Amino acid sequence: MGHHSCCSKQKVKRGLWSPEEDEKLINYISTYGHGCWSSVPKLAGLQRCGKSCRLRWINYLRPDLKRGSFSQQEASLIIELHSILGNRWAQIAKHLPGRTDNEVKNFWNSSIKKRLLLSHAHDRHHQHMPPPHPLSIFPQDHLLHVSQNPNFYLDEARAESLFGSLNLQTNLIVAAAAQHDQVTLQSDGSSGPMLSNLELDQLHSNFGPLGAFTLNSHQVPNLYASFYDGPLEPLQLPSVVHHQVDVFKQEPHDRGDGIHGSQHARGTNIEPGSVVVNDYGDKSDHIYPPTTVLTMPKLCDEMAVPATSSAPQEIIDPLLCLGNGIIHYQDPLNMQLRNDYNWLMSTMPPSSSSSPTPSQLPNILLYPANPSPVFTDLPDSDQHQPAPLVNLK
DNA sequence: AATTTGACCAACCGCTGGGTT
DNA sequence: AAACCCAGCGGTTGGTCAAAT
Repeated sequence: MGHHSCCSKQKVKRGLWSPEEDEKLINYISTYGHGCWSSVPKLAGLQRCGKSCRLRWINYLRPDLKRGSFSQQEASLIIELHSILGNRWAQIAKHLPGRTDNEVKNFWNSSIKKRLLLSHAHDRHHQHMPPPHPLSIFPQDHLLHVSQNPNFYLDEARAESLFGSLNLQTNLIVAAAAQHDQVTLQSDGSSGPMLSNLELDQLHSNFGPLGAFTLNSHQVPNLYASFYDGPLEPLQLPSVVHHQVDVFKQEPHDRGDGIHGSQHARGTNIEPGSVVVNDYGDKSDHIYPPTTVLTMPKLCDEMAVPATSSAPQEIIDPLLCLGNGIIHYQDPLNMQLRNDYNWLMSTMPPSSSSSPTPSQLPNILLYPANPSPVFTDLPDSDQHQPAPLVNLK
């Protein structure tokens, strides 16, 4: 339990910071910047260790900090991000402008965690009810709201009002979530195609706990939940990155025109986050058509799209892909998505005919569509093919 | 009015990973 | 390659304050 090496040599003050100390630190950093933190206390005339100065600045004195309690929207975002990222507070805080990791962590431990425990305790008394989505404990939530009653019916009128057009309904992205995630899919026994338990398992195993996949509209009516009536305020979406790959080959596919496939696809084990789209323009060369993978970067990785002659390098934050949960594609790509979904499903073993019980179903996170779609076109010709992704992490 | 309890949160501690020597 | 330094991160602690008893 010793002090840091930077603090051991000299007498350093500990505990709460006085206003005078704050002022010294603010004056110094706003004039000179912090530079090397270990030299800050001496130069600023403070009897603190550099680490303490750094923490004080980052967590309290920084001018861009947002003070005050968390909004409902921030709380919702934290819950959503935590369900994906776990206790990676710094990663979570990056998505909350003006909030620090410490603040988010404290808020989680003091407020949200308790509500979640309460909701699970409630669930133990209602064995037949799936646990409520944590977002449901914030009734004013702007994001997807799943009520205590897990029944969620997305009818066409509702989809119309939420998504702007029925066409976009087809682009619901279901992100297979970790075991503890909250939304349960349930069969209502109605007719029509739906995702079976087995298919969902397949999705889950193929795309991993953090994967994403695009569903057709005809899969949707068997999902039950309810949406909050308020306005949706989605995050800004990044551009989608395209890759030409042949998913049936282990090796990157070379179309003979210098376009190489991505390592993100191998066989049918698409990497988590990949959205598969058939490219029917190249059927003749192969038994199976090569496939364009719109590569959604894996969570927790930063991905860079190298610069081209017409565009600068682009850094993509994968959380903005999945946290927002939806990507829109221009028609006729939607048709390709539908076709490809059918194709992918046809590669999977036949589903069980019996309806799974809710407890047998994998848990899935379902995100509403962005009402202000960001369209990203496929490259219209081969010459615009982007360079391979570079994983920064 | 005094004491206890619990919530909140600023600050600390140890660890890790990256960079430099 | 090893040692060292530093920044950053997540877990934990302890002080403060308000509500409850």
